Amino acid sequence: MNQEPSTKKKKAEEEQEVWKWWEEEKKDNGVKWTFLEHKGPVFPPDYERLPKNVKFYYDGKEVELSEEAEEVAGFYAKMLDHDYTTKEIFNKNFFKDWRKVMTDDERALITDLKKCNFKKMHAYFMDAAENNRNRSEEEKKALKEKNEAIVKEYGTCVIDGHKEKIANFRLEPPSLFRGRGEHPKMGKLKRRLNAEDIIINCSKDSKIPEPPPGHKWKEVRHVNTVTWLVSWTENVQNQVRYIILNPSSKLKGEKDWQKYETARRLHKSINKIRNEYQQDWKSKEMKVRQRAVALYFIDKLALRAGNKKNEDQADTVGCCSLRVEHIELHEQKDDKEFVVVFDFFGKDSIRYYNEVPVEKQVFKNLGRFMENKKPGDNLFDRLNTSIMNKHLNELMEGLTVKVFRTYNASFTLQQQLDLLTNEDDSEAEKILAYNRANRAVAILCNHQRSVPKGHEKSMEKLREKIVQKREAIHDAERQVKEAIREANYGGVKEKVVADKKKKLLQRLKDQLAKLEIQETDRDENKTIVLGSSKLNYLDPRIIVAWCKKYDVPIEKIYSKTQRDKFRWAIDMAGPDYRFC
DNA sequence: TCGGAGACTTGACTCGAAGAGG
DNA sequence: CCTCTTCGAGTCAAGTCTCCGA
Repeated sequence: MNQEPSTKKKKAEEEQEVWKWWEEEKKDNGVKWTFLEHKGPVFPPDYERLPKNVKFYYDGKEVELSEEAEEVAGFYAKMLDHDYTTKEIFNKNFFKDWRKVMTDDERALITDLKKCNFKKMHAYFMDAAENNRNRSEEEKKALKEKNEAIVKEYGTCVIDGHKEKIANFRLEPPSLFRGRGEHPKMGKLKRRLNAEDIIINCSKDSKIPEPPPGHKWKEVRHVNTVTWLVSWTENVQNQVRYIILNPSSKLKGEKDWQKYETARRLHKSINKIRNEYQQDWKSKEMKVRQRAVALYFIDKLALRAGNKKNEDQADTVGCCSLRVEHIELHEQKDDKEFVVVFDFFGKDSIRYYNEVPVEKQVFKNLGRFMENKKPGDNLFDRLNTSIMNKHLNELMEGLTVKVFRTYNASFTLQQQLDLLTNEDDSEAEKILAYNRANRAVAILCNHQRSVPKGHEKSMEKLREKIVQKREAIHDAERQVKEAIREANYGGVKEKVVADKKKKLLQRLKDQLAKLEIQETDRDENKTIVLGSSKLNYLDPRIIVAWCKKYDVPIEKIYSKTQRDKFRWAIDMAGPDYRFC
């Protein structure tokens, strides 16, 4: 019984085909596959009606809702103690969409969200969730097995003769849209999908996936120049969504590898590019100057491109879409000259705040770009991402704005690892060094998270522990002194006691040091996430090489899924690999 | 040149499971 | 062994970038 899970796990690992696609010849003629077969998507479970005793009240009176209205009401009820339901836009959008699915009678009756009482429904859902958490071991096991069966049947596909995992074979269930930041569409109903919404992509000569009984796919096509298996159009933002392959697949791995190779190519021309944009700060053409200053920010600060956005999306910006209101110029700030203060909301409405000393030339240019403009005007009014990328592609084939982010992130990691790693450190210290290097990248890329719930409380606890430890040390020190004094006068027994006390003191001191490291580490990581850069920006071969060179097991850095994703790098890179 | 569609990458958040501490 | 914290994987929203038609 004890052995079972681990042997099972091992078996699963063995079953996974180790196929060294990276040793095959590469070709890129736009064709992504020649054979593709899969089982199609897994639909979310059908809606189950609430028990009769779970009521909805309108204006104090019990109301029996139709099935559709009840389902959508349920989405709202589930979110009752969420911040979203306190937001006006969320409520407005929800109510509007909810009324759309009501029967005429319901629509006539229910005209004011404030008169709706979802409390019973809310309590029911909370209860159900609690019950789910408290499921018995047998129930959990049965559920797990059922799930594994679905994964086994739908979780993989066959592409060009190889079995590959699928990333997201389950369709998104209906829900209320949760846009990030101040999103104008938050609260809108994300519709339930039917087979009639779904486009299947697979080989002509493959076994075509079966739609659910009584249904038909919207379309079945056989396009081998794209990589998706299934697509549909999501109704809130009207965007196409896809079922795609897992990052461990050849298709994804090759793309990832390519990405880092492009970034490495950038290293060869980076000096030339930097010289050129510095020259362009003095260009007579305003467009060229703006481009040069923007590129400087992209290179130095790893800013995102900043595509144009619509009115019906959250107001966030990147480099090219910066507005006058997002920067402040200071001839002098603290003890620094020519400081630009950036303060704006970027991707996912994450705040970007940075005080950056810049070259005088850049500073003066920014002043000119801001002249006679209102706060809401574009800082780079002659520039957009398409102009920028066209220019970059002329400097180097395949160069785009995002390559700079990849390049600077991976470059920073390598440089920091060189700087922070000591040959004769312990494994734990080496891993700490890695984490520090990773953290430097995360800071560069502004990978933030909201402060975890209860962070302050857990910090408080930790500090409490530290205080206690200090007191214990104080106490122990006194005891040691005393014991030594006694030992000087006493015999062997007293000496043994004194030794024991000394050892205890040392242990306490070690524990304190550990706690203090933990304190700074946790506080530094309070708002910083390492995962995003690790997964998307750091050339895995740098890490693999570092592990091999310093004899750190790769498992200490990469989890199982990460090792699957980066198998090409683990296989490819020796201890001497250099990103640049 | 502009806008929108389509394809693909990136990113924070959530929740259950694993792991550490008492 | 139990509880509390940390971690990993999954989820789905939000970016980037290319292409195409008017």
